[in-house]
Formats: sequence, structure tokens, C-alpha cells
Amino acid sequence: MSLAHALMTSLLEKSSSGYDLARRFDKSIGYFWHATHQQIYRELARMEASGWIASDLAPDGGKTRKRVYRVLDAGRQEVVRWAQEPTPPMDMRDDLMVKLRADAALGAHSPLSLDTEIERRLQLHRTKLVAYRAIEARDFPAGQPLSREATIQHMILKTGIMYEQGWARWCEDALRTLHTLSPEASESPAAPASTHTSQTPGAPDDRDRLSLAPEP
Amino acid sequence: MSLAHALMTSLLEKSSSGYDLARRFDKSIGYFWHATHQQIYRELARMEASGWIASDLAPDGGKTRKRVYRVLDAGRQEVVRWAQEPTPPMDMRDDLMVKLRADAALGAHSPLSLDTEIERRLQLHRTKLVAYRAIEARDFPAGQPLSREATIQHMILKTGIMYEQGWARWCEDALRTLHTLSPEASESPAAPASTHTSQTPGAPDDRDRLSLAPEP
DNA sequence: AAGTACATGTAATCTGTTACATGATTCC
DNA sequence: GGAATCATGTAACAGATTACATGTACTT
Repeated sequence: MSLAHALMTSLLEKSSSGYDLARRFDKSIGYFWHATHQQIYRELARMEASGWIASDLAPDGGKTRKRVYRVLDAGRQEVVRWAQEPTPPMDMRDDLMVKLRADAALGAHSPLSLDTEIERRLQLHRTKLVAYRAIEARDFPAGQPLSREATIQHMILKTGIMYEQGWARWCEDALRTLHTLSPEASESPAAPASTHTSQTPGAPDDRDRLSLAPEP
Repeated sequence: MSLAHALMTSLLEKSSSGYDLARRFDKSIGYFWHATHQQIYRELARMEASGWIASDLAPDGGKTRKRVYRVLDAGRQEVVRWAQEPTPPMDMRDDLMVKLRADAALGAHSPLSLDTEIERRLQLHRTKLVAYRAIEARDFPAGQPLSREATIQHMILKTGIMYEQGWARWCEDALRTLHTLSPEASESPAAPASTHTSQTPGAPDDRDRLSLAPEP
């Protein structure tokens, strides 16, 4: 979550202005985590107020308003502190999961045609995958011994590859499953035409499929 | 993002009060997407104002303040509309990625000991994986023909399994990589003791490893 | 009688998004 | 000279997080 720490990490790699930082962020960490220039400027101002970073005017003789930020020692220490505190893994929070659940809840009557959306997403994931693989081939040629820094960066890149590949495979799988489902849409032995999901009141049917309660 | 739609989906599956919804959400969709009771109450109020849902007092004769929400037709239509509009895949935005980059940027001098954190995360992912697999065995026994609804729910569950498995594998891999790295921490051919990352000013070294710029 | 779980909220704060504003510089 | 892009910001709002508040019902 902490954008400040992500920005400082980027500044540790290279001191730069807000604008440059925004561009660099977009092209590196931003592939995992997008931030607008607004957030970045606001956060830079705050971090400077906290004494984590400092800025100098660009060495272009005042031609531009550019201000170059660098990480101070307090900032460096803060990054170290933060890096060592445990953080929970992110939720996957993907709309597609909810849409699938909605599709299941609404039943075969309402054709949500999620396959179009999944197809679209498949293309997105494949595109990213190709891009990542190109970087891998360019920056981490096989067989070469890598420095500590490069090894870690390669690790990060491989995470992106794993992620996109996982989703691409998932999309393919989902499409297959949906296609086996749609032809016999109205032939399945589903409950006939109960438009509303409301149970008979008083019946405490709390046993959802997919709920994570261990057997009582 | 749209929490409202996620909540309506849950209400479509079963009408319930804010409190119950919060609990159910936590145990189903919440495994992918956490929401606090605050968000839920606020959102319920808004959705009622929009005419998407309506509430009745619980059929317990006013003993409790419980209000049971159900989805109205306008809400149902809104879910359908939303389900068909394209949504971008979520960022992965995982702090671990940034921490790894920080580790690389700070160099081998500062021992961030990320392996402890990764170990911890590995346990979390394994725990979830076990839980998901238990549900799978309970609710989707192999070989049984499933209804349309159950098939979709199984799909969602398999996504969770894929996700946790992917991260668990990643953690194992990362630990191995880090362990090959740490013994010879100071023997690698790294740049010697340049405490600051700042380049000689004027040298526009914009060629970050791991940046996604296609060859110029 | 005291404590836990139920049930619903207000308020403050922080993070994220969108729109608008402004002036300088570089490219054509 | 006009357009694009560089570079920095203000303002307003929407969404999420955390802390606090309040009262009832069930349990021991």
C-alpha cells in the first residue's frame, strides 16, 4: 500500500524529478502498481516534509522548474524499517470472480456472455506476457552469471511472467468450461424458473457452497 | 472495484441483513476481496437510496434492529449491465515486489532479511491452499456431474487454488534464490561501496534494467 | 452480574481519481 | 507561429481504513 516506500525505492535506484519519477514508475514498478502524477507529487511533498527526501533545483541553471529529489538518510532508514515489517498479501480482488458468481446466481436465463470479456482479458494477459518475455530475453540472457541486483530483478520479472501466464491459462480454461456449459443451457437439471432467490422465510439455510466454514 | 455490485451479487444468492452479509461476504467473496462492515453498511444505504435494494424489518417481531435487504428488479438489471461492461484486470500490487526492489537497490550491505517475510507468506498461502482444497473435496467431489451453477462456483474455487498455489511456488522459488545469494554476499563483483546511487550529473542513464521500453 | 456476540451506526483520516490551470520549452 | 510535451501544481470528490459509540440479546 505504502506508495511513499515504493517511490523511495525508485528514488534509491535513481534520484529524479517528480515528472521523471512518474514516468519511470510507470515503466517499472508501475507494471505492478499504477500511480498517477497527482499521487506522486502529493506524496513527494509529504515525504519532503517528513525529512525523508530532499530536493535541489535541476542543474540546468533554472531554465526549467524541475526539482530533483534524492533520498536522505532518514528516508533510507525508513525504507529498511518498512521492508522488515510484515505485510499481508494482497487480495486478488478481481471483478471477473464477482461477475462469474453473478452469472451463477442469475442462472442460465440471463445470458451474461462473459466469454466475450474473458476473451478480451486473455488478449491483455498474452500481450503483457510477450512484453515481459521480451525484456527477459533482452536483460537476462540465459547462462550468464548475474549480479545480486540483477538476480533479484530477474526474480521480480519472473513474478510478472508467472502472474500473466497464470491468468492467461485461467482464461483459456474458463472459456472451455463456459463453452461446454452454454449449448445445453436449458437442458441442465436446474430449479425451474424461480425468479427470486429468496428462501422460505425462517429457514436458516446458511450452508452456502463455497463458504469456508469448517464442518460444524 | 464496484463493491455495490459484489454486495448485490451476494444478496442475489441470499437476502440478508448488513451484519449477516458482512459475515457471509467474508467467507465467500471476501476470500478474494475483503470489505469492512463500515463499507458494507454505507454501501447498503446508498444502494437503497438508488432503488437497487430494499429492506424489511426482520421477521422476529422487532426484537432486534435487524433489517433484511433484498435485491429489487432495478438492482438486478444493474448487475446485468455491470457484468457486461469490460473491466480492467487488477494490478498485482504486492508489497513484496517493492521490498525486493528495495533490497536490490540498497545492496548487500543492508541485510533486509526478506527470507523471514517470504517464509511467513509461504505459510499463509499454504494454509489457504489447504482450506480451499478441503472445500473442493467437500463440495465438488470428483466424477459427479455438476449443475451449471456448481460448475461456475467450482471454477471460482479453482481460481483461488491456482492463485495460492502460484504464490506458494513463487515463495519456495524465491527462498531458494535468496539462499544461493546470501552466502557469497560480499564476494559478488558489485560496484564497490558507492553509498549513493546518484550518477555523475549530466549522464542521462535512463536505461533501467526491467524497464519496459521497446528498443529505441 | 458480567462478558461475549449481535447489530448498526458516526466521525476523522487517508488514499485514489478526475478535472482543471499554468507556464516553459521543443519540434515542425 | 502553433502544437505537442515538459513540469508542476490546486481543487473537489469518491473510496477505503480506523477508531469510537451505542444498545440489545444470549451465556455463564
